[in-house]
Amino acid sequence: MSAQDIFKAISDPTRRQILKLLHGGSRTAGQLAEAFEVSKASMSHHFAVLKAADLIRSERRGQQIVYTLNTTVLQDAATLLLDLLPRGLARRRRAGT
Amino acid sequence: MSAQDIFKAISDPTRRQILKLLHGGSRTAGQLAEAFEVSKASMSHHFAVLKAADLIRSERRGQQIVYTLNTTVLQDAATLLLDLLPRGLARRRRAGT
DNA sequence: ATCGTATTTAGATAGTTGTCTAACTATCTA
DNA sequence: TAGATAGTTAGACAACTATCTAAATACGAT
Repeated sequence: MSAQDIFKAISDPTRRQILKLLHGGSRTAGQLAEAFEVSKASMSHHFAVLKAADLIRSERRGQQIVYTLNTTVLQDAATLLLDLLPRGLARRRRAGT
Repeated sequence: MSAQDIFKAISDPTRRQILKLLHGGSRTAGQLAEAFEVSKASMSHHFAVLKAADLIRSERRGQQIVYTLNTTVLQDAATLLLDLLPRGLARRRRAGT
């Protein structure tokens, strides 16, 4: 769940698409897999990467596994990105670095 | 300069560090290279990737090449990221799904 | 217990990426 | 023009990643 995990996770277009689908609401692994032209195994791999970055959460519901977007971490990622540029421009002074 | 170019560019820790250094002000290729434990050739490769994503701009100044952060694109990237989550949360209604 | 459905894990493979050294290009100075 | 300095480009290589098929696991129903 490091910054690196997050940036790696969102560097793949399929995974970004998954996140986009999930922002329309939670979906089962199967539902998500249907939306893509790749095998279920490959999708499962992508889920694992997204989970490692904590961008999604999973919950078993009977035979299915429901994936839910973790909006908090996604917002954190955006913050990390904005952190790469002078946020306050002239207003903020950074102590370290 | 696609979204993919941008996300690929920031997926590497060295390149993120370069961006961070550049937010302290423009630097020459040599100055940037000094700050890292990799060869100048490797650094040059990273500059090329960042340039392809339009995250940095280059300008030759005599024998040196000065790199400058393109804050606009970095902000765009953050926006793209936030685009992956429901911005209005409860306020927005989506037609499909 | 066995079967069927849903999903993940294992193992293999092709393509991508980060790194290196060596060679090349560009600019300045003498 | 020759030499020195600053960077990039070319080619090779190891490590990583996305993908696949096949096998394994988890759950529910019969």
